[in-house]
Amino acid sequence: MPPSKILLVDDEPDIVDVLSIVLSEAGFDVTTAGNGVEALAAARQQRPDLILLDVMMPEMDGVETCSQLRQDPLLKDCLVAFLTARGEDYSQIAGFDAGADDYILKPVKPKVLVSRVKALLRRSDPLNSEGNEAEKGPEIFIDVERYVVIAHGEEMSLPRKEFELLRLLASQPGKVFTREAILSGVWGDDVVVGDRTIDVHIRKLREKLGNDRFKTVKGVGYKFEG
Amino acid sequence: MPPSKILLVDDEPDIVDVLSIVLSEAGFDVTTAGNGVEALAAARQQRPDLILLDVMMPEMDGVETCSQLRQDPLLKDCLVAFLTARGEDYSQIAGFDAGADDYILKPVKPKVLVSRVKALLRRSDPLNSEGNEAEKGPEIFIDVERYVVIAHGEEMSLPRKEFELLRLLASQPGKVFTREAILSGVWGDDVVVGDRTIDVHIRKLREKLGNDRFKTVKGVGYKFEG
DNA sequence: ACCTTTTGTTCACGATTTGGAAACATGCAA
DNA sequence: TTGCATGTTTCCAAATCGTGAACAAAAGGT
Repeated sequence: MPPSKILLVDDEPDIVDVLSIVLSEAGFDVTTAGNGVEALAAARQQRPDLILLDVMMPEMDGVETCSQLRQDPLLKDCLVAFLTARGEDYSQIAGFDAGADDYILKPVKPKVLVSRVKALLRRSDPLNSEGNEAEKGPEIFIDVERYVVIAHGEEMSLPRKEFELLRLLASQPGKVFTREAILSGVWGDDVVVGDRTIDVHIRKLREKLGNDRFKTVKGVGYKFEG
Repeated sequence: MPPSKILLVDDEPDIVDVLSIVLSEAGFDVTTAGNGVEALAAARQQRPDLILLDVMMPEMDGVETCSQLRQDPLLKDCLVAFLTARGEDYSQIAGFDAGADDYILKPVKPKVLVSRVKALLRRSDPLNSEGNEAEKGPEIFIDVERYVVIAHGEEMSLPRKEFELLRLLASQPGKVFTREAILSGVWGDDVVVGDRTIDVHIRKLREKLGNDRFKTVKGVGYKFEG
C-alpha cells in the first residue's frame, strides 16, 4: 500500500515545518499549504487521504475551507481534521457542523498527532470497516440489526431515541457532535424540542453505559469516547 | 475439501467487484455474471455451491432466474441467496416462493456477508446433517416445502399469513424487522392494512410457538429469537 | 348452491413504555 | 460573585403495544 497522503494547512511556517517533519518521519506523504485558497488548489490536484486544517487562518479560515472541500464531489470523501489552538473560539466550528472528522488541539505532541492521524485513516479504511455488528471499540458493541447494545458483557436493549443517539455519537468515536447536529441526526430537522432534551437522553445513556464514555464539550456538544 | 464455489450475479459492476474481492479473500472460489442469462449459463457449466443473486436486474430478474435454476435438475440442489436492496419491493419474493435459501440485504458489510455465506454452506453441508428442511435453529423447524412448522416435537400447520410472517422473521433470527418491512414482505407493497394487524398475527404466533420467541422492539418492530 | 369452518382484518380500550418540559441543582469561568 | 451552560429529578403527555371480541372474507365440504 502506498503511503497515505496528507495535506497540512497552516499559516504559521514554524508549525508547518515541525508537523510536516513529524508526519514524514512517520511514513506519510506530506504536502503543505499556507492558507485556505492554496489548500483547495492543492487538494484538488493531489487528492490527499487526509487534510489537517488549521482553524485560524488569514484569507479563508479552516471552517470555510472545509465547507468548500465538502462541496467538491471529488474531495467530499476525504478526511478533514481541524487543528485548533487550545482556548480558541470554538463557536464558529460549533455554529454549523462543517463536517470535520476530528479535532486536534495545538500544541500537539508528535506522538499524539501521529497516532490520531493513524487512527483516523484506519477508521475510514474501507477494507477493514467492520461488519455492522460491533461498530465499536472495546466493551461496547452496537448491533444495529438486532437493535441491542452489548456492554460490560451483557446485552441490553435501549429505547429508540437513546439507541439512535448512541448510534450517532458512536458512529464516529471521538468526534464532537454539536447539539444542532444531534438534533438534526436523531430528531430530524423539522422537529422542535426543548433545550434540555438532549441532556436528558445523554444522562440516560451515561447511566446505562458508564459516565465517562460520554464527554461534554462545553459550548459545542458531546462526543463518545471509544 | 476444495473451496466452495460461489457464483455472484449482479448488474452493477462496482458491487460485483467489491463482493467478489471480499469473498475471494475469504477463501471462496468466485465467478461472476452480470445478468440472469449469463448466470444460468455459468451455473450450468460450473455447478456452483451457492449462487448470490441480485433481485433487481435488467433482462431477467433474480426471481425469474431463480425459478429457472430450480427447474434444472442439475442445479436445483444448489443454494440460492437473494441480494435485495434495503427497502426494495419484497412482494415478488414473498408472493410466490421462488425457492431462495436466504435473503441478504444490501448494502452488506464484508464480515456479515462472509459469515452469512459460511452459515448457508454449513447448513446445507450433507455431512453436517439436515438438508433443506430444518431451516432453523433449535426447537423450531420451518419446512417451507410442506408448509409446516415443527415445534416442541410436534408438527403443526399454520395459516398462510402466519406462516409467511414466521418465515420472514425467522429467515434472520435476531434481526429486527420494522413494521414497514414486515408489511412489505408479507403483505406486499400495495396492500393497505390497519395498524393492529401485524400485532394480531404476532400474537397468534406467540400463542402457538411460545411467547418469548418473538420480541417486540418498541417503536421499531419485531424480531424472532432463534 | 348452501352451510360450516377457518382465516384474515378491524376496532375499541386498557396497559405500558417512551419522550419531553419544567423546575431546580450544580459546576465552571470570567 | 455572577452568569451561563449543563446535569438531574420529577411528572405528565403521547406514542405504542397487547388483547378480546366482532366482523368479513375465503376455503372447504356436502
